[in-house]
Amino acid sequence: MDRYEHGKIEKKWQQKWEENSAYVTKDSVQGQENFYQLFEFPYPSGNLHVGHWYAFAIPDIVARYKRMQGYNVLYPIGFDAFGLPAENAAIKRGVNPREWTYDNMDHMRSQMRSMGASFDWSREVVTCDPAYYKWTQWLFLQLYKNDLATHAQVSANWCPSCKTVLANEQVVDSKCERCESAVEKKQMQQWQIGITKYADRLIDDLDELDWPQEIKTSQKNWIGRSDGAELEFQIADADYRLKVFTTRPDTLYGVTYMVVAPEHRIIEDLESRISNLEEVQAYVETAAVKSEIDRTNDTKEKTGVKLEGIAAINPASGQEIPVYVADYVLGGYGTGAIMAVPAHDERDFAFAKKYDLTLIPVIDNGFDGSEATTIHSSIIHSEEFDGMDSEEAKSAIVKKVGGKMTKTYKLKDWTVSRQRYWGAPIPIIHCESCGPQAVPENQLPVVLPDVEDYLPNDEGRSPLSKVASFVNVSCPKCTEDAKRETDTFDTFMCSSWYFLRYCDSQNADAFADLEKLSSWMPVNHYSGGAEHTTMHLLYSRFFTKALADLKLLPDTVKNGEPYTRRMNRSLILGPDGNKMSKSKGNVIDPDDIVKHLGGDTMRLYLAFIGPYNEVGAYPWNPESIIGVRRFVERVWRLQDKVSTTVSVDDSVEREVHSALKRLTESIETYKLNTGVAAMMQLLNVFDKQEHIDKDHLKIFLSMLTPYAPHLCCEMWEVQGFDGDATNQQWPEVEHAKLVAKEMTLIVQVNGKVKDKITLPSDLDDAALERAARSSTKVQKFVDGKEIHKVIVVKGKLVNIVV
RNA sequence: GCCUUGGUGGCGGAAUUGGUAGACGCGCUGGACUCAAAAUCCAGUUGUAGCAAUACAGUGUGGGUUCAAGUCCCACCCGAGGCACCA
Repeated sequence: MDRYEHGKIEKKWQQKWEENSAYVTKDSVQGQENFYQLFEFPYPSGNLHVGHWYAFAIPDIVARYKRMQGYNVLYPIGFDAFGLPAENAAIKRGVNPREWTYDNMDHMRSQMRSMGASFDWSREVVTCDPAYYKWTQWLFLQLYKNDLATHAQVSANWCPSCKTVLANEQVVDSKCERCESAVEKKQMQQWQIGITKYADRLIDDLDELDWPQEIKTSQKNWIGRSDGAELEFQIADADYRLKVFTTRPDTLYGVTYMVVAPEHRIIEDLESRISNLEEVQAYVETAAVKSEIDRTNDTKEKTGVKLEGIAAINPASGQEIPVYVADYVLGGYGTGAIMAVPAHDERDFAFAKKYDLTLIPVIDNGFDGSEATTIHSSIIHSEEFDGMDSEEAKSAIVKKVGGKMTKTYKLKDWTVSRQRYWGAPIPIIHCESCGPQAVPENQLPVVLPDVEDYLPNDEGRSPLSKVASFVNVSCPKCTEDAKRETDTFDTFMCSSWYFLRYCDSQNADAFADLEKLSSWMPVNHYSGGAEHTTMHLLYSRFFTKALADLKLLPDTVKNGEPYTRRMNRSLILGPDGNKMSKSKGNVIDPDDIVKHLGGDTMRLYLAFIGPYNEVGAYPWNPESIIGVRRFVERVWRLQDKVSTTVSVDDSVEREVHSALKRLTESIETYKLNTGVAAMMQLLNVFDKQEHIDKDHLKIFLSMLTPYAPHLCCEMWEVQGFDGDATNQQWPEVEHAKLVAKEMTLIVQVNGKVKDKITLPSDLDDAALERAARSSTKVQKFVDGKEIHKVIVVKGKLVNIVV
């Protein structure tokens, strides 16, 4: 057999697949079930890196496997093409962001070809294409018309360096996720999506999903629901009530003071009554200047100022208590005010200690005697509630003071406007007399105009505000002069529905046809990066729920959940165990690997590197991939041993089917590494034989095809098998062939292995026991001792207990 | 601090869900081929003791359940990820 020339062979088959449009997917095929395999579409950064390969190649193996199993598989590709890097390149190097983006996509497409991925390019989606963002705009307007999008004055996260607003999810440790400048709070008019209206359903519907626990938990924590009550405290001698949220209304009698956040409006509302107003205002100012970092990073030393001249009345006890302003209470959570229970809350305790405030213990923790593990908490110092179980007391006390049980969330509404150029324009027209107006649907898309200057201005208005021809329009309602919204959408808006567009990417009349959506949605398998757990993954879940409620999605999308099964993939690290980065010089270039070892080797190596369905980090091992290449070459050389006249050995037959069984299971569970191992093991079996049966080679090639499609197609052709390797039925496990005539009996004494005996596999328990007892090795341990018990596990082992 | 995950050879990782711990690969050791090297092939490779057969120990630590525990239960230690002055 000639040397295996991956370069030639891989190019040949890639060309063939392209010429035959081999992976163009029909919406339905008679007798086949549809299967939707999705991964997060890439940002066109310019170069395919190892992470992209890992993201696309492994799902491709699954897609190819599912096709061979008889499914009609949709495995689409596209580009998440709006976003900051294009714009930064424009500002830095004066290039046109559109050209930059389209050049990058061209380059990446040609790189992707080298993966041998079975993408359906005819459904490609590019979010910066007006034919796509027309529908992003249209979908936004549906949300707007249904009160799920609002233009509101909000305290926005402002990045002074990017000069734009960020969503909460894009602020990491109070820094801009992208440029790491300290994020400031700024009061601004922003477009917001009402994701909080879906908070409960976004939590509750998780239960039904076949998702890893860590993703569900992350989303739950992020949404941060807590159950509690809203209570009102009367301010003494004033017609004013201070509302608080608490999860522990049972501790109401222990409330000895109250705290409001620095931004709480009571300070303004009762200004005239606060006798130390100057001191209070000074405190409020310092708190506002303090960045989020200072506020959370200091040694948690609490500060605050008493509002002199103001007292609140504890609604349960009638006691007058002081009110403080302190920045340990957050303006944006709950009601921005708390009732402080220093006896039972660590933070309140620290504050009370510092300012010498009273403690009243109201909870008595004790064991109730019946079960040692159950702590029984009862109420004390609480008048008629004394002795009551604290859980019961919650609702009873809320009822007494006329409060109401309620829930509160950490999740905030999603700010989607960005003061940047390279994004989809927000399809709104501002009219002085009519207010914000939706751009009429027949005028969509609102096309992003070309500009000369990509810099936002210093007040944080988008570069579009400088384009008079874009800005000045007439109001769609009153036809008077009006101005276009000049902010653009956050890219997460564009990526919240791309998987719907794949179902019908060329549709000019709708974002997607309902019928076509129903043939593909929901997505069967969705894989992506863990960093999107509380961003894209949450936004897109919200999006489909909202669209489902607006009757824009078919019934197949149950609960409005877009993804049946989701997994977060691991990270591939550099050979030194660090994250790949140019500065560390540990970057593996996939183009190099393809050139020297081949795309098939790369695919197999990535499959072999570890399980795909667990979040972890795998260092790239340059020696290990050589081992995989060795495997590929050995497979190729297998052809020297092929014979049609071998007498088929039972044990070889068994190995074939047991490998097939393991391989099949490994793909279903995304533990593709064990599948590769099964094939390597089978190859070892083949290699020990003088000749191998041609039918066995055929099964082996079918098994390997999803992993190494080029190699297998070539060998399939060379061997003269019918058709194309990629179009074959997945071979069936013949269970009869898995049954061995002989078995290895494990013989244990007191649970420790002492002997292994080869026996016919059809012996009954008594015969197995006899065989075990007669083993000389066993007798050594048993002699002279009384046998208490013998355990026989059929077909496996005998354990003799002495 | 809370939540979620993990912890197995020199390394990446297997283990049919309670039944042979370390599959497969890398690396390493020895051998064959070669003038030599590379490539390839063969054998070995958890530790300790032994020339060996073999024996004992062994899945983060300590207990427990069981004929039998990497796997189940309890307590603790360490790593990774998420949340974090969230009332």
